[in-house]
Amino acid sequence: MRVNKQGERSLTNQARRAQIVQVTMDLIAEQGYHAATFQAVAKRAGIASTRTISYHFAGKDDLIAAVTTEIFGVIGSFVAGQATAPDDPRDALAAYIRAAVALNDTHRTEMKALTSIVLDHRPGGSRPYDEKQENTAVGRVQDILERGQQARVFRQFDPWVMAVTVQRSLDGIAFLLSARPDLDLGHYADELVRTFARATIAIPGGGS
Amino acid sequence: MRVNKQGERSLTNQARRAQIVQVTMDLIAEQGYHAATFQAVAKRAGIASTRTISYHFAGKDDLIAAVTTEIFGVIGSFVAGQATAPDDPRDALAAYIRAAVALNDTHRTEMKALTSIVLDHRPGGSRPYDEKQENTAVGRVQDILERGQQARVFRQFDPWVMAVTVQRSLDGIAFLLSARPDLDLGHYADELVRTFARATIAIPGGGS
Amino acid sequence: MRVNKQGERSLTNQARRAQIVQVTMDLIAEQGYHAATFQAVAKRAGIASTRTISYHFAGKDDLIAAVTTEIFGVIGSFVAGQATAPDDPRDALAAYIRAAVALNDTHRTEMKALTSIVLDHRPGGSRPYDEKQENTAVGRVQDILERGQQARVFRQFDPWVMAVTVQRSLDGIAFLLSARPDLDLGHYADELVRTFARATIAIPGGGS
Amino acid sequence: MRVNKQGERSLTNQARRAQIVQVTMDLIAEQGYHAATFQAVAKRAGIASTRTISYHFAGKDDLIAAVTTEIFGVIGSFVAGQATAPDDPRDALAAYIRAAVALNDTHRTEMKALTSIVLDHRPGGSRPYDEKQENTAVGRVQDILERGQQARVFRQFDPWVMAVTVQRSLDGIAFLLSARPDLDLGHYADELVRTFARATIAIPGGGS
DNA sequence: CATGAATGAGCGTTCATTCAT
DNA sequence: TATGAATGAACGCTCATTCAT
Repeated sequence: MRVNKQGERSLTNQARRAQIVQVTMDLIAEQGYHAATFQAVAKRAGIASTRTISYHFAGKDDLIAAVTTEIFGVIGSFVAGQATAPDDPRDALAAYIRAAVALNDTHRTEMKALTSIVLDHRPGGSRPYDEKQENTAVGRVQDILERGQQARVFRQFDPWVMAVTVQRSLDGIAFLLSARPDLDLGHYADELVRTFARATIAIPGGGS
Repeated sequence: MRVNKQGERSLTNQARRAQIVQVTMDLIAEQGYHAATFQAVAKRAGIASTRTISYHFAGKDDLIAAVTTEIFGVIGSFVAGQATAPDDPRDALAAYIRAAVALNDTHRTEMKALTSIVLDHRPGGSRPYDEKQENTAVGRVQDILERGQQARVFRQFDPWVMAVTVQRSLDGIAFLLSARPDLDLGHYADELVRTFARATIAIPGGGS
Repeated sequence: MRVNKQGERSLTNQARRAQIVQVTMDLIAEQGYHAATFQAVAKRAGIASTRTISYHFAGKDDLIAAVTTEIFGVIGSFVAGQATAPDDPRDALAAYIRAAVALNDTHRTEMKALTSIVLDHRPGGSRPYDEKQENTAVGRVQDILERGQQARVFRQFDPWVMAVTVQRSLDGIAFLLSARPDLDLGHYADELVRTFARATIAIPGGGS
Repeated sequence: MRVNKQGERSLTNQARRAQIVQVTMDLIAEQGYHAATFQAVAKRAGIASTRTISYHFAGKDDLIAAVTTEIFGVIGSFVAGQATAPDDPRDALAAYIRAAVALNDTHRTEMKALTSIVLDHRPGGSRPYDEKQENTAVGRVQDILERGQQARVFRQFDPWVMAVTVQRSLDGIAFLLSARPDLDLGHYADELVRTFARATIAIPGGGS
């Protein structure tokens, strides 16, 4: 049982759940999704039996879902803490890139774990890829880009292709940080901002 | 035993090996590395026992190594078939991008499988990531970029960051194709070429 | 998981472990080390899955280690129950021989299993032979023999060779009992005691 | 097929058989019976397929039987080369011991392999122990001992127990040599000869 | 609320052996 | 004569999961 008769969770229950989620996330971030077995989680959490995990979560899918929910919550809080997106699409794109880089910097464990989950987790054994969050992020970038095109400050590229390219340059940072933890992310963000500013900007003199 | 005293393999042996390698590759491309179990491979290859796989390959690592060798061979053949890289760094960059996109187009299974293997295969249980080939590809792009900067046809960006960004925009195509097999890759390549041309080009009037 | 947070085992757990250890020991004693597979143990113990054995023991090495620990415990209890070793080396040697024979008589399964384990078990795949316990037993005999030589009640033989000979005459009894369960061990002990008394005794008139 | 229409083996066939037998023997002597798998034998013999072994031998039992036959042949030759057993039982016992030690010295591989086979090989899966050769050797010693008792030069011990003790002191040498290859076997033989001379000799003054 | 105990299914691997040249 | 190819069975081991307190 996971909930009491009021349909709520007790404080102890919540704490245990949170601990298990955190341990699972750490494990995935450090060693990859495949390493997050019930045994490994139980051991690292100081839990005697894997049954305790089964008690708090309906199954592995449920546990991973809890981890992703936690991560999205963290990301949401981060986004909420950001300044409002600037009106100018050029500034908005730059801000988006800088925010994404900062997110990868301050929440390395979460972003690394998320990447690993998205790549390897097959909920229910069926879907090979959780495109939803990917598409959400890409969609947000695409919105900015299309606004910029409408405002004629961006040139006439394919907004979806550009959005995918931008997003992908950001998704890889978690991976990059695993190999190079000392990577200068301020510099990295600067470079990306300039790169995509150049790539998107409308040519003063006209042209394609 | 896999080889005779001359160190050669018989035609039958080669054929079986090739079949097993191909089936394994298909399985990985379609369902991911984790799905490529000996049982699944044997079943799909119409082989009665997993022992037959063990007969032809020393172990799972050896099988996966054979798959990657096959893939790299295909890639090598493709590269060899390409026109010589143009001297002009701008043309060289464009040619590299178009070639990479074309490679992903004509060898979808190989590229998808390779991506999955790189992400999930842990040879000998140790290394979490085979960075070598990644770095090789990035290095090749970086070379082009640095040549362009020396020739003053490219602006003064960080060549490694730009190379990583370019490479990552290409690595993702295999994934993209899984979700959208009808993706217009000619258009996609055009967009990427233009995007990175703009991103890298030196400004006539000067400035960074 | 095998232990709770206090590092203790529950009664049920202890009982199961003990049962598995006992069944394993019986199997080894009756059919040899090679017959003690997880499947055979599970079947004989009335256990449905070999997984139950893996649950209680970290692996085969751990199971065999538990068996040997159990056997050494039994031997230890037996030794502890013996009268103190006599001061006279001649009596001490006789007592040692009689005790060893008695041990083989009353703990046939344990001694047979131990012999089989020592001969065939390769912990961790490395060492072909655990000489430690062998050397311990030989050393104990050698101590008695050297005391007897210093006291001039034993002649000047090579103590190590004699100790090995004595010990080996005792080690073989477990084997002998497999073929001849009705062997008169009282008589056997008498014969060995007399044999090694004659072999070791100093000659009254002197000589080598 | 192992024989031609005349029921004979060709020279090539004999050579292959002999080679396989020798390699198997070496493997058993060095790493134990369990290491003598068809694969290991084929590899060490430079044979491509384990099928070649199956071709020459009806099965594993047959191969091991061939190895033991070879070993017994070597032992037989050695025994045949020995001087005729002395008439005096005391000299005969000493000669037997010295011969056995010498056999272990000059034919270490054979004796080590034989020991390993006797301990671990279960022909047909049934008999746990090939007692025949053991009993043969013990019987030979027992004959000497009984002759000595009839001639009143040996005291009235139990001839079978003494014979077992003697034989066991000799059987262990192959093992001892594995751990201590530099063991002084001349000294070892001297010690054993003296030990059992003392152990068996009739007391001049009478008494049992 | 937490767990102890047990489990079926699957993993890669190795075994001696058989079929077909 | 020798082998290449394939195989069923069993091995120890790990997986997530279920039953019963």
